[in-house]
Amino acid sequence: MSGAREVGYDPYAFEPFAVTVDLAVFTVRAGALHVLLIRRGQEPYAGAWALPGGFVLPRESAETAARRELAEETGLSEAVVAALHLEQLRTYSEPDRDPRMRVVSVAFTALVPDLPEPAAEGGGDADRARWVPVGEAAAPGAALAFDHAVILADARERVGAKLEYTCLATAFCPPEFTLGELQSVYETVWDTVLDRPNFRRKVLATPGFVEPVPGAARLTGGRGKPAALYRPGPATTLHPPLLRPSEGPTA
Amino acid sequence: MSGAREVGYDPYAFEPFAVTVDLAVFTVRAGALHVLLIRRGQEPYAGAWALPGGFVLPRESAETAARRELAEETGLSEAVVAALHLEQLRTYSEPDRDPRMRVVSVAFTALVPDLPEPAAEGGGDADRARWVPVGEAAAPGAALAFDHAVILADARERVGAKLEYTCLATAFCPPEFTLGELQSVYETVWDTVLDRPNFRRKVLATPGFVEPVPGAARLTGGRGKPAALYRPGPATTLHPPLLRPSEGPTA
DNA sequence: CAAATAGTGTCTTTCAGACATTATTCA
DNA sequence: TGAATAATGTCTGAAAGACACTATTTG
Repeated sequence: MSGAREVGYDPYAFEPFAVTVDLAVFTVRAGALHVLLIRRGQEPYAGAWALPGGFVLPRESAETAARRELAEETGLSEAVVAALHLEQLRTYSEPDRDPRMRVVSVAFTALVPDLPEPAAEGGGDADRARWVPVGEAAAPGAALAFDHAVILADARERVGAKLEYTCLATAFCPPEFTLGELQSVYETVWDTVLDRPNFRRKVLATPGFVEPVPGAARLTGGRGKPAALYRPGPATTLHPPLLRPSEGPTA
Repeated sequence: MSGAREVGYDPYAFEPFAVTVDLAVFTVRAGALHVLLIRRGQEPYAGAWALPGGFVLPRESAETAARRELAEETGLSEAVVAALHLEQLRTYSEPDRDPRMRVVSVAFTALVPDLPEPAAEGGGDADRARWVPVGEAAAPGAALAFDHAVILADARERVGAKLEYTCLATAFCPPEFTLGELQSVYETVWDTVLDRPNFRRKVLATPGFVEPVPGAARLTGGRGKPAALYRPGPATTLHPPLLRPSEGPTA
């Protein structure tokens, strides 16, 4: 007998699957990694926090649906959302992950700079959205809806790992940023302290990671020497990688 | 108005999606990376080569479906397949990727040791399966079905990258292997030549990557000193990574 | 012995970590 | 001036790359 591939393609010959997207949207604010959560208004899990998301429409790819949902939930314009970093995390397909029916969800990770209170502004679903520190959102007491605690944990792990070997950290920064700000992104996501001179050396020695903005400077904390500003460079990967300290041997 | 999440969950209220899995199954044989392909017997793309795969059944997760298909297509027992390395690659969801209906496919990458002609043995779909060198399978003339050329390219890139920072290379090896065999896995997948002494030093200096099999040795090429045998160790990641040579600066 | 493969030792360069020092700003 | 922040310089030890050399097997 041949495989399922050979079965006829009558759309109603089998139990239909719903396909959704879920988004783990991260930002760095006030020295802590935050994730965007939505308070659910309906059963199941009414009143619980959940990752933003929704159905993939009939003519959409999952990526398109994810960007549409991101725009709806943050209240940001399509143009702004189009420029944000968005990448597939993985797909969650356990048969009972949604108690109502079979729902397969393609999860995405998005990294955004510290936005001026996105949840408070626009219409859409944004009024039910809130930035929550990941430590709080991942705590057992948070009791996220569905399998969103697992998705969040996977996404957080992925973001930490990607900082090591990609130039992704700049996605958390405004268009122009100081090396101190970039360093604090690493320190916040990894929950470590890095040596500033060594961090500078490493970042500047990686061609295409950041580019200086000629002449520009910004005063960071009210005091101290103004810091030079940089823009993201054309590079996307870090060779060699910038490894997390004391990740320890693999044992 | 609220998002799609709030829409009622009538399973037939929207156009149904089919959910399938596609597998990029790799092995190293005869000094070349090979991928398992199936010759299609039906339209569309009848006669073309395709990645093995099939529908996710109503009570299966995508992972379960992928392992079931892998067993069917290779003719290997469930027990053997359960031990193989299988991981999600990403999900492909472009609306027109299948001309017949809306099909969302969760792609997986599997790494197997050089099996004794798996395609020739068992029943199932195995008789239509063949190991094809990836250079051949990825060539424009191969014209893989659906978007499988893209999936294959993504999978190949992922495998190459994962060898750098995980212990995955042992998945291509038999249960006991020599360091020369392990090195040739790296050289084959990366299409490079590595310095043997330095490779040894690096592998043995990574705790938990490989464990010596006491007293065991194997004659590799008919001549020469018999090589010591090793088993995969408990480690899963490589810290620090074993980087591909001359990957070049990131520019 | 020659050929072939496995394994060891060593030198050099590069790079990461630690940290001392200088520079520039505000109060 | 002192506190705070940015930026530079230097030293050291670990690791990577290059490569010479030894060891063990078959024919």
